[in-house]
Amino acid sequence: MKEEPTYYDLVYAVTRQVPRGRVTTYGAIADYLALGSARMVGWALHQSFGGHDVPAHRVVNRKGELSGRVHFPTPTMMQEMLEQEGVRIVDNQVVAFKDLFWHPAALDEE
DNA sequence: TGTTTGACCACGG
DNA sequence: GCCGTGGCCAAAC
Repeated sequence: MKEEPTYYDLVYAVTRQVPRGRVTTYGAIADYLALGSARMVGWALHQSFGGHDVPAHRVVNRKGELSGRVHFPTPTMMQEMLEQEGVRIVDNQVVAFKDLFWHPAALDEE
């Protein structure tokens, strides 16, 4: 088995670095990794369920909406997990998303 | 092997 | 501020 390091791994790594109670967007990851397309991030997270311990529930679209909730084992699991971390979800959207928004580049800042 | 879709985003009107 | 279109790369059909 030879799994070549692709942007997938990068997305997984960044997603794992997302602080608890904080959320990020596909575009932020894509921009930080310079993938060229935020779509790849979505695909990567979709594949992330292949045995990767990646908190994909912390990744939302730029609207702060839980767009990928339907891809979870249960459509409510994503919201439950976020609320479990202290993130309030209203109408499938992250409350104070702008305030809870975390950028991968913040790692360099810290 | 070519076409279509996909957990999206940025830009223009 | 909302709607339509383009772009991006990869996987599914």
